[in-house]
Amino acid sequence: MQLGATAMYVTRPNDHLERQPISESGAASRMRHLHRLQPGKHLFHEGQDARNIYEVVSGVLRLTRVLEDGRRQVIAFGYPGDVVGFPSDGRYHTDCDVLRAAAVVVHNRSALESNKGDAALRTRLLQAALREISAMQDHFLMLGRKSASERVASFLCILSERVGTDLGQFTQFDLPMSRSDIADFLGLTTETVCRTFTQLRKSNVIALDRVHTVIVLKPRDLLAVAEGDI
Amino acid sequence: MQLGATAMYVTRPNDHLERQPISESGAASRMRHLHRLQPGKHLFHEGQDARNIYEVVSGVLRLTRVLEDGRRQVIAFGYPGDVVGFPSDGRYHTDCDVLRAAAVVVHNRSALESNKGDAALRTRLLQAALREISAMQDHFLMLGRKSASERVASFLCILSERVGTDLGQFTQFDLPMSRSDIADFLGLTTETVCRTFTQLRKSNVIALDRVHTVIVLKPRDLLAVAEGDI
DNA sequence: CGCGTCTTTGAGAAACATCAACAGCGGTGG
DNA sequence: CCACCGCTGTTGATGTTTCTCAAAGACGCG
Repeated sequence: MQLGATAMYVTRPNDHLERQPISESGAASRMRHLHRLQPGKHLFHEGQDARNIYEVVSGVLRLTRVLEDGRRQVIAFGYPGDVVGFPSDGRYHTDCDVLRAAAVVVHNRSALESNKGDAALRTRLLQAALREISAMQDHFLMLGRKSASERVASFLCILSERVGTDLGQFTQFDLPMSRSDIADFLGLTTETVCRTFTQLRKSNVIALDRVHTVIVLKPRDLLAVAEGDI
Repeated sequence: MQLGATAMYVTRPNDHLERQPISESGAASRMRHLHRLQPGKHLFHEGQDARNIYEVVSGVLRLTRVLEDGRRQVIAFGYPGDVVGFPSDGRYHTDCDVLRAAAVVVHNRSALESNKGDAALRTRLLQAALREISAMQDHFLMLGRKSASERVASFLCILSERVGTDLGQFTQFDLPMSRSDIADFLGLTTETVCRTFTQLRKSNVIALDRVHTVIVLKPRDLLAVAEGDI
């Protein structure tokens, strides 16, 4: 795993150098397209006609797919800078709902698919789609070839990198999703995710504050676990 | 699982109605871009500058990624009608080599990324990329939530659908990849793939002719296994 | 025909899931 | 303000699946 170089898949790629998250102020010029969404709100459902593509400006979204028998896979978490809702054959292929109050810039599907219109925007959406493909490939390795502790540690590494606040020696970040969301994202059960958290906590690699706040105490060790060097 | 409706991920989506595989003859008009590739040949490597995007006309390609410690994931198999080599940040993110002598139409990366040039081609490549995203999401469910037998059965279902030849009551197709390729694609071990083949064979759902030729004896049952109804 | 590689099978071990019970926390209503 | 309720998270005991290690068999190629 090459954090920062080749992106891992929390949701979209995390090539910070390339991705240009839209700031709230920057988005102001497109205000008529900026939508605010409360937790629990659904942006779209699997199978629906895809009218829009969404750029996440703030908050956190969750993309999910479900099998007939109820087994669920969290496809991605949508953080600021991510683009969600890429259509395939004119339809959405996941559900999308809001975990943390979010602001999104709404683009018509044609902004990507039509050859007319804002060329710069089209290019930006296309690059987001291409980075998404690459990031999903990384996640294949996660689901197909990594152990439970490697998956959880990788997940925490990525979040730490993307949304962690620097506490001097440590890094802290919020987990807007439940343990079962994490489990369904990583192809595990809630219990296994819990146990792995406990292990990391007992070995002082991380600390938990209020269950949904992670403090990374030993970033090196966390990365080592993520890479299977432990 | 909705075979044919929502595509599963052998490699790209299999919405046959939408995808338009280029026939060898149809590709003749683009002859100067048609390349023939022998088994073992590498089209590109992970990390290389991405110059081209490839449309598979015939044969079979294999896309792989490898972790530092050697663990491998087969990302996809490239069958006729598939598009491989989507760049991300200007680079390839998988290795790609040839399993069965192939013919590919080579497009410059700019055919997708530039706003100038053949608009129809650009749209075709874009749609392929979007279908790829959707198909990869399906594969997430495979890797994250399905059992070994469900994975193998799903895999065989898809191949049967995409490249099977109708034998009247049965369907037959060739497996150009090794058992360990299948294992690395499905996130399993070779042994587990073998044992699952044996199970399916012993329950007369499939028959094997020469290890690499599959005959589907009971398509309904195969689908049932794939969907976990068994 | 012999050799290397791939596939298959078996036995045992490990990882993870499942089932069950308990704890923590927030919210609500008495 | 406190007690209760429900939901989420945690921990434990047990079970199942899949992996690992090992060996034998099949197949293709020189």
